[in-house]
Amino acid sequence: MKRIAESTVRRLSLYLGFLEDINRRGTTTVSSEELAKLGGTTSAQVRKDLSLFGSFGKRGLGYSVTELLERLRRIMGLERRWRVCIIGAGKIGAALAQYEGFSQRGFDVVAVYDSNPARVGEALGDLHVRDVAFFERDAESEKFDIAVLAIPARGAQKMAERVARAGIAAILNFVPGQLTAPPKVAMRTVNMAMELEALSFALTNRD
Amino acid sequence: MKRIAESTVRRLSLYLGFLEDINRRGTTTVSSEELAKLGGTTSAQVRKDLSLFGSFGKRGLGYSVTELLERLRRIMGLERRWRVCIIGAGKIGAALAQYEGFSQRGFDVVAVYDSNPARVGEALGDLHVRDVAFFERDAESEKFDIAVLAIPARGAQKMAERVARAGIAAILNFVPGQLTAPPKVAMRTVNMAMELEALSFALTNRD
DNA sequence: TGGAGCTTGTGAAATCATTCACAAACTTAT
DNA sequence: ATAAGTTTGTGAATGATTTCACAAGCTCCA
Repeated sequence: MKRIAESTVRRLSLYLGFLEDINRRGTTTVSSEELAKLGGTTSAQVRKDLSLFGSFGKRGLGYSVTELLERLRRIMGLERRWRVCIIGAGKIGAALAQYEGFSQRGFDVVAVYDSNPARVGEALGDLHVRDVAFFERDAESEKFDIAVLAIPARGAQKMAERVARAGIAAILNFVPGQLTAPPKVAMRTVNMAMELEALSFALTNRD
Repeated sequence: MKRIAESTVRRLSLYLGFLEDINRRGTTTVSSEELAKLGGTTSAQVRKDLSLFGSFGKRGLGYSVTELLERLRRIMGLERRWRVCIIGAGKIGAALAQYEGFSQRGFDVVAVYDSNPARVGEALGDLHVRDVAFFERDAESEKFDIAVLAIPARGAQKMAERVARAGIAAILNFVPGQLTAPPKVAMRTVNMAMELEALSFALTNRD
């Protein structure tokens, strides 16, 4: 299959959210035009995005909501649940550990680690913070799919490499600083400072 | 000045981070090739990005770290400090309110709001959670530049419009669901579920 | 001073992403 | 059964972004 652009994946995820809403409302059919309007894009864009994976619609009618939901879930790999561990139990890590949005979307946070002895043992929702020294041992037995990195920049690269060596192929990166994804590891970065700076730029350079 | 692509702004922010590091190390000069290597891009890209704003380098030598730092700060609007309010004192909002990274980068969190009476009055670092009913009154006197929206999807669109009406022209959006930026408002969205879904996609569709 | 060696700045080319536009295929109503 | 009205799927056109490639300008050293 040909390479799918990041922007496309983003939109697929959006469409999936819309379809879930639409489905809850009981509507059974949806057109590319309706999805486009919800997502602030064009109907041609929606059709192009979907056509990369096959041809799911009916001319003259649109798409079956349940079928498209099913197809998109399969495309996105969301038919199964994913096991997530969080590394770093500071403010951000702790908030993420207790964020219900993850499990609603199919991601189960099954472990939280920290290197600070003062935090180890602390309860976060159902979980207790574990010593990161046990990370490799646990990764072996608990088969984490995704690691969320919520630690300071110092030492983060080393930790990312430990994650990769432990066989985890995906990282969600909240580290405030430069981090290079180890080879073969999919990484998505959320950098709050960068987002704020983009707003600063927009406020400064608007006409 | 011509429109600057979002991807360019992202990279400028990255370069700025690198330059701060480099400057701390005491290095006085840097080449586009070095910046490129740090940022995982090409030297031509770096030069193109910078050339959109002028010509800051010296052929044969590279860029003066302090000068480029100064120029980038000005371009990004980071010579001043920005006043940020956070709306929503749940897990995410509370974590953001206490995140030191913001003030380090020039963004001062000066107020936190919530609509839940149980949370109003609660201390978060130096701040106390205020009732969102007072938001418009405060916005008038406290001149917020940026609003961070960390509330549930339900009611978020209304809140975004209140923000816009209060004269705030930039929103950092953590709302887990669809939100449309009001006219004339710059908005950046951080959607954790979407990032995880992108990882799910990558894990599912890797070769 | 002059030549070797770098590195910038930038048109031109290549690549990548979005939008257009329309035939084909379906639905619905009569 | 037919006609009118929709909506898909997709090549082709357009637009945007990245990469190439190289002249021009600077440093450094002899």
